[in-house]
Amino acid sequence: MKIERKKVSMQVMDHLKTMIKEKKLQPGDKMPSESQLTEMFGVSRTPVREALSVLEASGLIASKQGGGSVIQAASLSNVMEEIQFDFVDPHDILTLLETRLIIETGAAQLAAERRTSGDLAIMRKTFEKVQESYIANEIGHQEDIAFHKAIATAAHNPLLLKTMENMSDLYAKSVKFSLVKNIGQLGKREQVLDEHERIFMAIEQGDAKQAQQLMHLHLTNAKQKFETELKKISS
Amino acid sequence: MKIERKKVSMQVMDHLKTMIKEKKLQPGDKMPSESQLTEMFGVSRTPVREALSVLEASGLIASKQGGGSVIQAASLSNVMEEIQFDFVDPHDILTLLETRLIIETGAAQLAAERRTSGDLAIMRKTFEKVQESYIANEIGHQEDIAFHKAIATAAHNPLLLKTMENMSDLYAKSVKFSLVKNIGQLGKREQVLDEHERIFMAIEQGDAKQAQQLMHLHLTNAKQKFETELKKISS
DNA sequence: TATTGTATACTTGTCATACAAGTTAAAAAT
DNA sequence: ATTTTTAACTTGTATGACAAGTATACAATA
Repeated sequence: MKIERKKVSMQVMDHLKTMIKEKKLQPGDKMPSESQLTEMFGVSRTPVREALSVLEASGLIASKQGGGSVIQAASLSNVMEEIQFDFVDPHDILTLLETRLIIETGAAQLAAERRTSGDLAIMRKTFEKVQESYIANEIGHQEDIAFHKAIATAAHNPLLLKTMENMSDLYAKSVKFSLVKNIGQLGKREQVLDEHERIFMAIEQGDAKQAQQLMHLHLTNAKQKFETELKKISS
Repeated sequence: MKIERKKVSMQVMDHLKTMIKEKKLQPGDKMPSESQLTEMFGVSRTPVREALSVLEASGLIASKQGGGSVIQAASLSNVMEEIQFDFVDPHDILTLLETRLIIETGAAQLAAERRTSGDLAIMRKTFEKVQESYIANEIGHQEDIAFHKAIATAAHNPLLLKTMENMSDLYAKSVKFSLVKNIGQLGKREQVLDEHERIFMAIEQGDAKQAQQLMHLHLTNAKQKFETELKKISS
């Protein structure tokens, strides 16, 4: 067992975190100035600044030059940071698709129950974009994601939306870097288009159960397409 | 429209991020030393260190005093950063529970299909802990979460597990700081215990559909309990 | 009086230097 | 060949200085 000295900057960070947690510092309040912090912790300005940098990058405080630092209200969808990178081996993509399946199936269900007319308008628009990219014979990855995102938005659950965005974002990047670059063009694209349309209609009609089933089918198909393609390569 | 100068430290951070993304720096490699970075970016050491601090806090690099900084392998379940805080107003807890419901129903389904004998052993152990805390008339929040986590583990989908951990962790913290502190003791606790047992049995028998339904019921009940409690308070 | 400049103190952002603490690797001693 | 020592390097912290931006009280003006 090796004991390693904790960095002072990290200790300061922990202190500040707990101070915020214990509501000694509330959202909207101004943080003590850096010089005040150096005095109250008895450390130099360097680790204090590094601690503040991390807190700022986490979105917990906002520092303005000359102004000071203020505690930010951390909304639920705000505390989930974005997934940042894309080292993914092809095998992990299956895991990703599986997770997307679960999340988006739930999202479709909620969307059918809660969609507003505005939601439907956006969904319709994104769906048409997918159609256009199909006609133009383009890959249309971006458009596809936009459609799925519109559905998640219509679910009116910010946490779910954020999670879904992380997943599909990571998925898009993974596919881009993966061996299976042409997955977007696999299978009959008319079928994909048809699946989209039926999902849209189910949500429009408020049929939660069917929306859920159709989304499930849609992503199951995508997953299977990817699996067969993966086998081809590895053989 | 307000134009604001970008901090040098942030620019450095972006550069380093893209360098890693473009695979110029791969996991396991050593980062350039701080003095090298100051030279190559033409800035002082202060912003360089602040950028590195953020990257380290994000888990992307690990710095050891005297040793240097190495790029960390970002595994799929690792790129999802932990949710760090718990300023959540009671209303958001419903959102949280809803998201948990979606994710954990999926997890229960997969767990029924994939659980190993080892998974079952752990699940049984955590279930017994919940029982014990019930007998001892304790709240048993931690035990409850451990049981749910065991299920998510049995799903053998690291990404889903990580997401679920984030959610239930945030949930536990939220409840702790919320107005509704006694939610753990709401309703008939025998019922909760019974639900747990039935979920466990379904997974043990490999009945995916039933496991899914039971988990759905279980979390729906939890959500409803919370909703009624919320009404009591606000009235 | 109300508004506009202005001076001033304060705060964050960056730079430079110095040293302590820890690691690494080559050189030296055994 | 193995161990010890030394030297060079790297990160962590301290200190002082200045630039850049902000906030506020105060004076000048309409």
